[in-house]
Amino acid sequence: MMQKRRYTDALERLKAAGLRPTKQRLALAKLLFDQDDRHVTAEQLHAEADDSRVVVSLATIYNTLHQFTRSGLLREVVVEQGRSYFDTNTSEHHHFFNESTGELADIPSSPILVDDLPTPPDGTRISRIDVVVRLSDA
Amino acid sequence: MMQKRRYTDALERLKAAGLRPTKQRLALAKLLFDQDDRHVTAEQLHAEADDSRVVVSLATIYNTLHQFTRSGLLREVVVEQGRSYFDTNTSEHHHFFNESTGELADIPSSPILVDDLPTPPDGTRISRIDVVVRLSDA
DNA sequence: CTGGCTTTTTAGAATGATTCTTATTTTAGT
DNA sequence: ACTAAAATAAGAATCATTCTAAAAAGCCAG
Repeated sequence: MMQKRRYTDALERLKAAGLRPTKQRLALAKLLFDQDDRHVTAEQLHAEADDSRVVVSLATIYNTLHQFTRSGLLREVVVEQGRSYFDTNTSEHHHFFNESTGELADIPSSPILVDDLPTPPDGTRISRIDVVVRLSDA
Repeated sequence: MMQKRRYTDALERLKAAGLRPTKQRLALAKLLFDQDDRHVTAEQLHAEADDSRVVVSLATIYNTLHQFTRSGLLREVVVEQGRSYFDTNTSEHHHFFNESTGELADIPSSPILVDDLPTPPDGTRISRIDVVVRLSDA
């Protein structure tokens, strides 16, 4: 029942984004959006797909993550040299990054106030503001 | 004259950091610290070293950048998947990142106020807060 | 200032995440 | 079903970075 509803959700998200609802895109969308506030790497998602008996190549994982990002379904977050995280929460919010575990998490509510925006240089405009609060062992 | 003073600066920085003043570390320190507010990648620094007729292997560039970072002489900034920037300004400040040119720049003064810090989870403490203002073409 | 031990540097191989290429499979519309 | 366009996949390729092992340089005691 819940499954069914979610399946529909995934399907609708794809439609809204103008992406053909292929088997792998639907499967990945379900993995990504059935829980909220997920932060996954390509490899993690690939492993999850394997676990749920969906055959998806790594190439498709990457293609899909980027398409979803372009369509506004995901937000890419870079906090470490080497790997990218994809965040299913696309609303404005900030992150905790645990440097020892590599975990990335949304900051609940937003106690951080970004107050007085600097004026962007010359012919540019602000497209986004990323705030990462880095954590180490106490 | 100026050159001499700077050479001494570089030497002193290394001493203070407890790093042996080898030829390549001195040369790199001069390249890095003779101008302020530099944001270089390993490849860029390598190219600069070549240009100034200093032979330094890429491996040494990486070793040195990391040692300098560990010693607090540099700050590593990750804004794009793939490459790291090293910032010669180690004081608390934020960055502009121009997404189309790949340029990273300090935000002059700090009009951004990070107001109310969130409490870090469980056994962790905040080690740093990174704020990146992403710019795209106007 | 010289040997001998430690730290650095180096060249090149190795790694790891990501991207690309090309052929094959699916999808969507008629 | 039939076909053109889009998506997937397998594996090669790329790119920044890290590792390895061997040669070179720095440093200290004598």
